[in-house]
Amino acid sequence: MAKVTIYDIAREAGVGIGTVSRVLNNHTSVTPETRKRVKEVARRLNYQPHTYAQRLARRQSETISAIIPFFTNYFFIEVLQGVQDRISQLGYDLVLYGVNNVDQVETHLSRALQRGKVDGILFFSMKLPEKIVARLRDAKLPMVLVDTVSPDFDSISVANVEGAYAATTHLLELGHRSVGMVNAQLVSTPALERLQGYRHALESHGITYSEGLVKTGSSNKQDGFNREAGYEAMEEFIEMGPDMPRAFFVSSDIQAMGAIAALTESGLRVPEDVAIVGFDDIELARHMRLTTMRQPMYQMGVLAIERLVARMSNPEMEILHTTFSPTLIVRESCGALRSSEGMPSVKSKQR
Amino acid sequence: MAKVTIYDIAREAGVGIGTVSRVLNNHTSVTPETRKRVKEVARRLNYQPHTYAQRLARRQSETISAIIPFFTNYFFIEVLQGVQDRISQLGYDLVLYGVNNVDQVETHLSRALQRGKVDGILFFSMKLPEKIVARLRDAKLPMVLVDTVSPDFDSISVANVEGAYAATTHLLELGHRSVGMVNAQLVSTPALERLQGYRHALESHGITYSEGLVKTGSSNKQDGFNREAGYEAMEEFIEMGPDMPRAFFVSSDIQAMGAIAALTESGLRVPEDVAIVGFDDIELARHMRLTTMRQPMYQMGVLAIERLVARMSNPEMEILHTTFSPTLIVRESCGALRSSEGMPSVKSKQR
DNA sequence: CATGCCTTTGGAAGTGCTTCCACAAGATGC
DNA sequence: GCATCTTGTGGAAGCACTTCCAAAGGCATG
Repeated sequence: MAKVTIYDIAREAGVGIGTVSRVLNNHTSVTPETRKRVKEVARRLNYQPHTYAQRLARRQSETISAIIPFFTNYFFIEVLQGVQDRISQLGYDLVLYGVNNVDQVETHLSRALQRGKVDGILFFSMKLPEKIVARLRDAKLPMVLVDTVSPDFDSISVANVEGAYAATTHLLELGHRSVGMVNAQLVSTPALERLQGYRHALESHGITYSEGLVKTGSSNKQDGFNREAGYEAMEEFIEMGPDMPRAFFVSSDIQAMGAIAALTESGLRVPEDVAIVGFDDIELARHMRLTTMRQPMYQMGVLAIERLVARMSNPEMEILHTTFSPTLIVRESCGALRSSEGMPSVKSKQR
Repeated sequence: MAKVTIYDIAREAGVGIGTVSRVLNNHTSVTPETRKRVKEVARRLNYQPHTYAQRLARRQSETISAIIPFFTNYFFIEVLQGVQDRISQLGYDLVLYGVNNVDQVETHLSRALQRGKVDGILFFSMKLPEKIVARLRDAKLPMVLVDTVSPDFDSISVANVEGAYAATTHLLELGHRSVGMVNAQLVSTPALERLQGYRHALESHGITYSEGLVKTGSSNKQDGFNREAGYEAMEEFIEMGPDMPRAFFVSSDIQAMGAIAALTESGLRVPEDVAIVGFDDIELARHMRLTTMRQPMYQMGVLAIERLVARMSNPEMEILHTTFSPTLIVRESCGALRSSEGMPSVKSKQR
């Protein structure tokens, strides 16, 4: 049971260590008989290669690390599922670095950057610190960004502007003229982009954008993509009284949950009194019948790995930015699925 | 930028490689001056140790792997968060193996078992295959089980029997005499144990246990711990007509979501017409105002790592089984928080 | 039958570290 | 002043593999 090395196999099978290695790695030029004999001995001795000796000698690690913030966020989980599935098909190891605060980005990145430690990095959702960019570039470590973008690296992301545009347009087409937005903190790129999309949609429908109709809760964990922030923002809207918008685009489903709670507590019903469209399509959204913009999270994970592997095998490959378009999932929170209540645009939508 | 080894440092600093290694590892007996000089050179050359060379020479990997099923289940995510936080404090690497089907258990376990690959394993929620137990024991690889139990290994789990007992008792104390149970598949140990707890509670309150009042949906993904299964099971109950129980213990929150949906679609209101208590306290439960049994998931993760590290440093340590007691979180789905409607037991509970 | 080529093989060198052993030099004791 | 101990240090050996090079053997060709 102790440790069996290729030397033991070589001795036992009466061959050289080179031959053993060749057999074990399915290399060329070994006669079928020798191959068979070596394999048999290896099995009999219950040989296990020593991973780190291999990695040292081969000068590659067969591992990929993922640097992820906000671990418990459903979005990451779902993407990670895709990552994990694809990665284990390919036989790589996945090592996970969870980031809880900004300092950890550097700590973990440095750790991943240790010479030879990983073959590639998946970097999620955070802004890349400038000094890190430089280090990464000369470390020549393949890296792909997921849910964030930088000109220097491959990226997989979602068309936030477009998605927000579609969500807002949906609300406008249902006949609403006053559409508010519950947003997350603007330090987050997705939040910024979704705001842009919202604004574009308004303007291309001939409605003036008004800052007063965009609110952000003060709860700032997960950059404001949390339930409490949604709750707080909606409370502010409710304080506006009768002038408050009757339709809202909310920058994430989880915030929408909070917003709906605030609404309900004030006696306002969704969708009868207020229409809501979210963003993400987390599992919760299905249960709550929330209309939302779906991001193809699982596929993003799969693609991220494929892109990373491609880059690893060809470092000179041109940098590729892939953007997925979110799709509108119409459920009940926007009123589109209910009887039309004299809104012509609904009818035409239902065809 | 290329590779700097300890030989480069040794040459540059005019010392031997042994000394360099000693400095880098904070070993004893190096004069302060030498130490300082070596450190300086190392910094100047931007030295990075080669992880795998270290691991090979030290004969330990400083990595822990987690073997986890049903990745997208909220329970695991939350536990994993605890695991991840503690692990990165300790400076270990976390490598993740997601199991999607039974075969993968062996594949991944074998991979983790590769000689020297990991220092310890966290094994989640699944029954350990017998033949694996033997292999693990003579591989002498430290392993701790989370959310599952075996006499041969340390484990961290939740008192399912006790929890189910408390949940059911809560319902009984609210005055219900006929309490049904929506369960998951009995292949799952938690499901079995929760059934026991339910039964005990009934019997110690003088109520006869009846098989007809326990139903399991046919949807068997995640061993029946899924929304559809809860929906199906509740549909069956509803078919009973007026005889159906008006209170249910459901073996997981996610099933409770399905059950509530089935109820609502049949015009039955929760908690006015039917009382529900779940199990887990996933995030969704809070949003849905579901009364449930909370498992301390994050802490379980933290403890799992601590236990594992303890075992790694002392393999002879006695095997320890830690069981957390779930706590009852009373929200609105059981009717306990509403006006008492002439139920004396409620009053006494409210004190 | 000699020559050349291809296939198969053994094992040295290499991967970059840790650790152990031996030795030098200075400190201490008598 | 000599023996003994201590402290700091260099570098060989070891960790378990891959890979390269040279050599041996087999075969066909003219």
